[in-house]
Amino acid sequence: MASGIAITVEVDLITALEDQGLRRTYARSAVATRIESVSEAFTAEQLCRDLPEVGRATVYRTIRHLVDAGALCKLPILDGAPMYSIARVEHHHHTICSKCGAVGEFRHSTVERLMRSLEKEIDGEIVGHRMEIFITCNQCLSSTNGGE
Amino acid sequence: MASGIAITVEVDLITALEDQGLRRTYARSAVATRIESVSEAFTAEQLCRDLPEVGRATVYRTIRHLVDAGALCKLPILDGAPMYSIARVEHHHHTICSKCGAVGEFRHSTVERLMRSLEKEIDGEIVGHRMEIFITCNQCLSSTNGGE
DNA sequence: CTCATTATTGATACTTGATATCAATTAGGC
DNA sequence: GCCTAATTGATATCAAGTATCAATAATGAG
Repeated sequence: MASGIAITVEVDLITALEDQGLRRTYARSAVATRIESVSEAFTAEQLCRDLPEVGRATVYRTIRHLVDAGALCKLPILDGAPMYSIARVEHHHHTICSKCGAVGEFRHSTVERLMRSLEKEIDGEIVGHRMEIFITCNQCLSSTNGGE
Repeated sequence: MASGIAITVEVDLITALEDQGLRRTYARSAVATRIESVSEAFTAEQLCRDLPEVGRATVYRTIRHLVDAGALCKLPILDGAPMYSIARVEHHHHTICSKCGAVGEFRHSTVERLMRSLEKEIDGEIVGHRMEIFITCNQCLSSTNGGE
């Protein structure tokens, strides 16, 4: 879509669910509120542990609804359960700290330009892409000065 | 397919295992031969089904060894088991057909340049990256002319 | 070649992440 | 308040993958 402008989107998760035609219930509100209050990316199991008053099935279902609504991003983690993070920006990519697992978002116009130039090389039609940058975040960098 | 210099690497999987100090056994040869003969990307379970004479544990272990040796790439698939494909090129990325699941490899100098330019924007040190392009491959494009 | 040592195998049990089932409960309109 | 459909959650189940460990195979020494 746009190249330089980062379009911020819906952040209210309960509204995102209602926009899907889903009812506002205690369980869904609890899940949405919890996700909004933890600023970090999280796994489904973490959320279940944090919300023992909500059933596992409901936690998983609500997460799925939020992903379907585009309000959450599902990030593949090669050796473990996928992580979820709130989608704050229309189209973006993620940074993942290899040490602490912190997830960040970024957006870069070159990525879109790259797609266009790849179109010639690839024997098919590009329908999407995914990109993750693995980093050591500043926090981990500074705490590993003498240690480890 | 690739642009710039594509450095081809070790393709002999049994040798890759021996280079890791592992013994050449019937089971490992069977796994290696099978992987080399199916040109497509595959899942661990597929391989188990294709090789009923080799135990599941051994299939999984051998795959892990090959990934450790850098001879196989492990690709995250968001809603399913990871897929594996032979690493034919030093550093590359993958195309995945959303319809048929076919996996291809490509290499593009812009990707490396992109990483360097991202280094300024990202609050941390880049240690790696991953990128997958989702496509509809030519085969699927041509077979979906009238259909669906 | 034979033995001893060590790596390897694979049946089985288990773990983990996630989904299906379905009776009981809840939300929202009338 | 009542009705109906949506929702919940305990439970069972599934699927991918790993741990266990006795039996087996590969290698080196003699």
